[in-house]
Amino acid sequence: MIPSAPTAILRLPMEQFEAPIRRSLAAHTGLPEAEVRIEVPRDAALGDLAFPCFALAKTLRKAPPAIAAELAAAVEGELEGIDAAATGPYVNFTIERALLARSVIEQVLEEGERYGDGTLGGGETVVIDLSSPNIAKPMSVGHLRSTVIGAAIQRILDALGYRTVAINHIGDWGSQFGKLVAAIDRWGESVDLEADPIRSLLALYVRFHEEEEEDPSLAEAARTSFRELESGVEGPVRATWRRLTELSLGEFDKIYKRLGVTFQLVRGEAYFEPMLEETVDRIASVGITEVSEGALIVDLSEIAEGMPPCLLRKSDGTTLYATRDMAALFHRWEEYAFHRCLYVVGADQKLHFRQLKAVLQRMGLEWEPRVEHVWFGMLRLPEGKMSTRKGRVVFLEEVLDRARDEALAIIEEKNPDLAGASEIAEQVGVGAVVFNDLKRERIKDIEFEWDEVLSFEGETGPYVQYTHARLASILRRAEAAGEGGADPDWGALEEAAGVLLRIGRFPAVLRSAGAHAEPSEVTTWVLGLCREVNAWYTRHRVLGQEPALTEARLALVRASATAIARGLAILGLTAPREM
RNA sequence: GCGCCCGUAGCUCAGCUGGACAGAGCAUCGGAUUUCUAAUCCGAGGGUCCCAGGUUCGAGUCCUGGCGGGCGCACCA
Repeated sequence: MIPSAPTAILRLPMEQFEAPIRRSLAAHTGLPEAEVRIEVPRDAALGDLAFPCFALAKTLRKAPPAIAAELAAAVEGELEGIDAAATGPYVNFTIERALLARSVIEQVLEEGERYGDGTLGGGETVVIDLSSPNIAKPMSVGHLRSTVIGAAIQRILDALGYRTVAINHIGDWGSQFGKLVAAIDRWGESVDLEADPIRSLLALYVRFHEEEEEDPSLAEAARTSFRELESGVEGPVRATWRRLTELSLGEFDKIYKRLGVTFQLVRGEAYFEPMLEETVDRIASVGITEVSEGALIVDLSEIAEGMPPCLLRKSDGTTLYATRDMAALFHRWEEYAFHRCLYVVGADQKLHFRQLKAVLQRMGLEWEPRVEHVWFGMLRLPEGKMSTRKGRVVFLEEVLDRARDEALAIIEEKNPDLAGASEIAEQVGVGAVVFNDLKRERIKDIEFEWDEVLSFEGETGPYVQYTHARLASILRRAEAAGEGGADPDWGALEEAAGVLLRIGRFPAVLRSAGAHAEPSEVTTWVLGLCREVNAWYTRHRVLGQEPALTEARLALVRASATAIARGLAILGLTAPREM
């Protein structure tokens, strides 16, 4: 959807230049404005914006370079502050430097921390299902992905004017809780649940699976416990389950706090337990269920050839994961009537979500397309796939701690007098971990490597934060020295075009990232901006120049810092003023 | 076996709805600090864009078929 009011379009800095170019080209080519495709030249020296003439060659029956030359000549006089020149088959446009500087910087400084925000969403509700850890299991680096990607998508959509609802759908139900209760009954004394709940529970879980094979009574005890749990009776099993849940949620909250992630709703699968009957009835009432091999299923082979059926009820009558997810989804629809419902869940569950959607289709529900599985690549350890049962996991808490310690060590070496070093080390360390996870396209698989996570140089979160800190330092010193306040000489920012063009593209980047639910577009953008900023920084001195020059450069620094901070905030990182 | 996803420099990745000589970071080598934070910057080397066909004026980008890797495939979640 495109904002209808022209003023909304003009609020995007690059649109301000692209719009007249598009209009002018449309008039001279006969193309509808929407089809005039403006792109960015490969080589910045060629220009700021470009229009390829290949597509016109056929209709005009002329060679692209000839068309480009004619168009450039025709358009040249019509564009105020924009130079048009033909280079081969392209018309390249170069924005007058002073105009570019003034318009981009003024807009950023005016909008401040709302820079790039839009009204595209029009207040429509987007429900985002993210994180969704399992009770009694450690938050591993695997859960980090869903949490961090989901939270970034939420911030992107918030900025675009959607009303977002982040839901943490806690895995607090299922037969594994029978196992845990049985394990606690048997060996609970051997661990200190209160002191270190997650590690203790993991130890019990692993031990259960180790001893289960030789001791069949264990499996039986687990089944008995789960049956009691499911019965809803307020007995000792339920009490243990409640305790597990509380202990785990307490641990998870520590992590969420460090990551700066909040949820509008935290709700366990157990919440939907009383609704499972009506959920099954609701699907059955459409007449699409059948009994197969004793189980109640929805056949999905007509939706897609070879798609396995969705199981609503096992042959023993109990429900499954899919049943609970259907219940939760119906509930969400009734509660929010969402515009989109995004499930930020790993690639290993693609079939599951295709099946959920297929059931909705078979039910004839028109809102089925609003449900999207925003999947991401799997995280593997060098020694293989992570496995909770085998105890082969990397604890997220440990990753964050090590990153923080590493950041602190670097601060002590490079900036020993820094005030609040431990807080900043936390911000930088956590930032490194989060940024690393958002760096690549979300569908790519990742192999977890300590070296990479603990790297603070090059394309990393700390690099971006450091760029921001250096800019903040200039602003701090300028204020202390009483510099600035003169009339800026915008024409003096000629060599900052790369920085300005990057900053100017942010609103468009945000929109694209929102449409694709792809935080890495923001990451890539902010890294590119920092590269430009750092290159400019080493070649130009801000303070102590002619007042008009210093003022122009200060404005550029201010706008750059604002834009970088904005990008970091979207990704869930802080923008330290010192580090 | 079937389905989905991925395959770009030694490694990790960008490459915008197909468009101008394929770009970064890491690693290697060589440089830059009397001046705003060197967690930085500049330079060098390094690529049959997995392979083979096809569509197109034009393919890393689209289609088909291979090869390699990941994930999944009814009573776990």
